[in-house]
Amino acid sequence: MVSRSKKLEKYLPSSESFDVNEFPFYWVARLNARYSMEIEKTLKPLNMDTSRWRVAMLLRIHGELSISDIAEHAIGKLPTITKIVYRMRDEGLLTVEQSEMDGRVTVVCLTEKGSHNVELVLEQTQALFHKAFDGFTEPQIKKTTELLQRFFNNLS
Amino acid sequence: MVSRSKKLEKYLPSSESFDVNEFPFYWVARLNARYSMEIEKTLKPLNMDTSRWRVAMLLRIHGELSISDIAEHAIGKLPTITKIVYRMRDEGLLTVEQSEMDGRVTVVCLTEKGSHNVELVLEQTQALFHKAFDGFTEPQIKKTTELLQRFFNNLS
DNA sequence: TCAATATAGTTGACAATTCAATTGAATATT
DNA sequence: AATATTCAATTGAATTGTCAACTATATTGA
Repeated sequence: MVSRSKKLEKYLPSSESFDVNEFPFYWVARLNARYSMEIEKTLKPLNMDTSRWRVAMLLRIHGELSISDIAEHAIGKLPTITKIVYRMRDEGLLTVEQSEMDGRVTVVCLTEKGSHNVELVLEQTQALFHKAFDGFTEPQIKKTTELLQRFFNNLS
Repeated sequence: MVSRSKKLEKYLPSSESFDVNEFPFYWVARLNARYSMEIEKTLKPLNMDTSRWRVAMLLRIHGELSISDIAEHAIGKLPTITKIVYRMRDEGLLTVEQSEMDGRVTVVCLTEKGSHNVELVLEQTQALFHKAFDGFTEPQIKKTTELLQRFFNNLS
């Protein structure tokens, strides 16, 4: 009996019956790209981009984070995050200092200016988020994150 | 009466009650990054990366595509796709020629070598996909793409 | 029909990302 | 306590991506 694998077969890219339009990861990639592009439109006039934005947002939420913390949340490579952070520090958006607990870790924190910038972007992206969630009910959104989390965990 | 917006409030990043862990786009970004990283492990030994892979896969599916077609499917910028395509051509993975219908369009097609490479990667990523879909039923996967498509359309 | 406009793609200068190798600090081992 | 190992972060070189300006072809409208 192979009915289960038969049904799931069309989701395997190597299969005869594969259909990209039904493939979750195709849509994850497309949605992510489109979302980034949209948000960059708002970011650009404020001299921001998606990378900076993600870092800034995480700091707003968590108060302060190490470079590796940021890398983990943003699923980015360490050298990449390091460079984004120092770029942002040079732009006056955040502070960088050595941890007192552990001399190896670098503690990153939003500056006044960084915070202000984040709030500015948040105001200006309100409409985008409303558009994104248009027609969705609370349970549907919940279901979406639930499913995404499950895929994420499967790959971890 | 504001009960609907009250419930959805926690999904707006500007809200007091916002929670990243419930925010679909946070998970879209993370899942996409993790998926890309995983697949790159297989790609690397074959001198491929995610960009090349996406282009190759789209060509395998559609036979031949113009540069803009590829850009649309992959949600990428035109100059970016152009460069990936010529990089891949230089590596012997695909052919590039001017369309006979319309002299402006560039028609791209996998070469023998390109095709062969794709099949090789597909073989080697089988396990990854099984892992990704582990524990999912057919309707759940269907539901996932459905929800992602709806978000995607909302942003288009 | 021919100028004006739109479309598809390309290019060069510049910015961001990534890999490999390295530093410096903390833990573990003997 | 001295050495080895691990961990967090950084750096330089090479690769890749992006913007703005441009070329070439096609379409539109006077």
